[in-house]
Amino acid sequence: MSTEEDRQDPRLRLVHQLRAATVEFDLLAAEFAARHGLHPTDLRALIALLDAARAERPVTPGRLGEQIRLNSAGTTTLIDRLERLGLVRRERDTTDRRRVLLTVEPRAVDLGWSFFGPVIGTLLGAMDAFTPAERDTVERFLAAMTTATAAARANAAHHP
Amino acid sequence: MSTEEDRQDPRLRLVHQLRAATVEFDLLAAEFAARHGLHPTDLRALIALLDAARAERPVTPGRLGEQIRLNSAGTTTLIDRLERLGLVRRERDTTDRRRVLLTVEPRAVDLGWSFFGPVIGTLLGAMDAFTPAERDTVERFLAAMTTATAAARANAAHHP
DNA sequence: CGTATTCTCTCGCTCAGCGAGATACTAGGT
DNA sequence: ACCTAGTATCTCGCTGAGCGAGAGAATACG
Repeated sequence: MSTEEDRQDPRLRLVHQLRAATVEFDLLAAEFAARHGLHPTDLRALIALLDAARAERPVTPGRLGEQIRLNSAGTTTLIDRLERLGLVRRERDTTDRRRVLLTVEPRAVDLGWSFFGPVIGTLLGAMDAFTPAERDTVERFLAAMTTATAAARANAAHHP
Repeated sequence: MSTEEDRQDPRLRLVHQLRAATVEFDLLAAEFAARHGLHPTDLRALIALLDAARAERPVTPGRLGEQIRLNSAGTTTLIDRLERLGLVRRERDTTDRRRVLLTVEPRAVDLGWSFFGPVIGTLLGAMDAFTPAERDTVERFLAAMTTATAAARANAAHHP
């Protein structure tokens, strides 16, 4: 997987390493999704829903679809699917009755933990080889890369 | 996006940060794919093909499908699609004539650079805020996380 | 040589996601 | 109070990605 350019600029090796990590995560997610009869989209939706639930942020179909880049029609089908699997429940908002509020069922939380739990454990274990100072460096680095990527994305979005 | 647990164990913040970076990369990739009329799968295939081309590793439909977890039927359709877009070319292997070898067209390389080029530039710029020693730490860290994830995945695969 | 194996492709099917539009409710002006 | 514009969700019809099963072509191995 190494190339000539990697030897020219060590920073490129780092970009490459970053991408490798991303690919590995995606493969793991796909593995999990396939095993539980979920589609990649379902998993992305679940992650978004679990994040929102932990932050006690209410989620509507509209917001969800927006976040995972799905048409309103597609979002409806997605929620139908998750509801049929007993992972999520629809509830009419009482104050604005056009809205539907999505609440994740305990089963979804369990499912999430059964996936992330062991992986997180493994990751935490691997982190012990690094000092707190080093981990801090990595954290700052990742934050920088995330914002840089977000910037590049926003830039690309404005440049058709 | 921060939670109670994050405050309990700083290492969890790091896991979270790692995931955030992954999500951001995926969104960028999706953005690019949508703009060029490619499906997420097509992009993953292109990345695999470009990697293989850079490493001067020949790729057959079988290997490609295996790598991106696609059925042989799906792989055929995928290659048809990429070939129709002029991004890839099929060639019978002369030594083993059951095989088809896939070669990426220059256009695909250009397309890849038009995507990764600017992003990489942005990332490299953001990296300048870190010392070579720090970048080395990050690189080791990412490598550790990648292998840890791969291990977790292999573990999950054996544990139905 | 014949038989098993390997690689790719074809066929028929299911279902995720899209565009367009229907439906239901709210907000704001008059 | 009413009419209108705006917003949130869902329905319908359709396209096409990906799957399972199996056919066809070439190789390997006894």
